Amino acid sequence: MLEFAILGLLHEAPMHGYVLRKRLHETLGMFRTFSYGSLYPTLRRMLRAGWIVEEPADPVAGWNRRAKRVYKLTADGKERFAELLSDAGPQTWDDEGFGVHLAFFSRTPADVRMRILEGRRRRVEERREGLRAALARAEEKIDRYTRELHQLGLETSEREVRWLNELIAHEQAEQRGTQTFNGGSARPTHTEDE
Amino acid sequence: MLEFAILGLLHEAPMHGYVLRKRLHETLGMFRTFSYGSLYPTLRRMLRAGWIVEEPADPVAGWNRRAKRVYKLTADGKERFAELLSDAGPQTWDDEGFGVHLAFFSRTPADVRMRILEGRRRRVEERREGLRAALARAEEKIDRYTRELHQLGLETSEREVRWLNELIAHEQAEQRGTQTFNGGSARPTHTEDE
DNA sequence: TACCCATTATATCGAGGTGATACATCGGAG
DNA sequence: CTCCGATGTATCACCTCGATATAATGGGTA
Repeated sequence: MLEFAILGLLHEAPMHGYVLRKRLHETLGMFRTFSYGSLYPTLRRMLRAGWIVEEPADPVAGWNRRAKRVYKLTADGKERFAELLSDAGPQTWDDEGFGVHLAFFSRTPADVRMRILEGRRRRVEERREGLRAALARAEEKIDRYTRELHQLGLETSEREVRWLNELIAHEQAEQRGTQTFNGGSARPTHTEDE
Repeated sequence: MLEFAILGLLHEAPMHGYVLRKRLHETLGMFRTFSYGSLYPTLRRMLRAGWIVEEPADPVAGWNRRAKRVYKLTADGKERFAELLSDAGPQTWDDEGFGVHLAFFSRTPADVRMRILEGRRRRVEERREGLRAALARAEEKIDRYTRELHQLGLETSEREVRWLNELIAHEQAEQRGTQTFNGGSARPTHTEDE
């Protein structure tokens, strides 16, 4: 997830790790923050993988151990980002992954967006049903506080499902729109309810 | 947090790690689950600390490496649990800690309950203000999807604050009730709005 | 009886995250 | 000129996850 966010941010411009972390915090701040303890190790992993390169901020001074560095996307890194953008796998359903991916949603392909939203909806519906069941099953056996928390969780899930439904409807409308314009050739409106 | 939950559950009865994990899942299932990869290491940590002891499930067979074990609370473990129950520190404000602590709320002292609820409220209010600010500040610079997510987050925070207010009011009413009965001696109703 | 398989049960590994802390440089306010 | 807050890189101990390995047990069925 961190890798994904870094690739996305470096797409804008090369940056110091420090700046990266600040931008990370601005972009995802409300759902997620990452510490330096994960940032720097991740950057080194990405260097090894070849998604990014580092350059000394001061070319004259060169490479001391704590020299300031600027990180820069490589062609492979861009490819990797595109790959991750098109991933609608299970990680993108959960709170963590969904939040981060959504931050780059306007860059992800429409069909992938749709699959992510539907996956997320399934996830939240499961949670909602779990909470409903827990509340129905127990009713008085469970702790008053736990019941209240379950109740809150249930309402939160219900709200999110409604929110997702609206987003999904909007996406569908948009897709129909663009399809009308470009003629809606080979596969008309197939992947509606998968 | 896992340690806390384990202590709480072992309070009921001695258990196998496996059973512990199932009970954990039942009790906290909707907010949190723990994997074996953290359960067994945590149990060993707790053994070393002396909060629990292990006994062979089959006393005749004794100790092979993979012998079945039953974990049992010690006096120190009970003390430790009481200590954790009375902790209203910052960890108990965040999603994770708050959810877990709430599962044992009926066993936590009334004043600690209050401090936890108030701390949590502060936390959620901060988040709410952060989201409000982000929405106001940007309004059109940010991604449509991010804005929607912020909107959802904002409403969720608002709901939770209201939920907390109700719980807190209920606690206060209850405290006034019991105080009336036992005479409300030395410090009347001091810690109302800290 | 013999066999199969789901459940019960313990254990470890690599990968990745956190919070705290250390170290270093730089620019501006006093 | 000196102190301090912001910029910047780095590491540590500890914790957690998901996947996987290993094995005993008990019940149903061939």
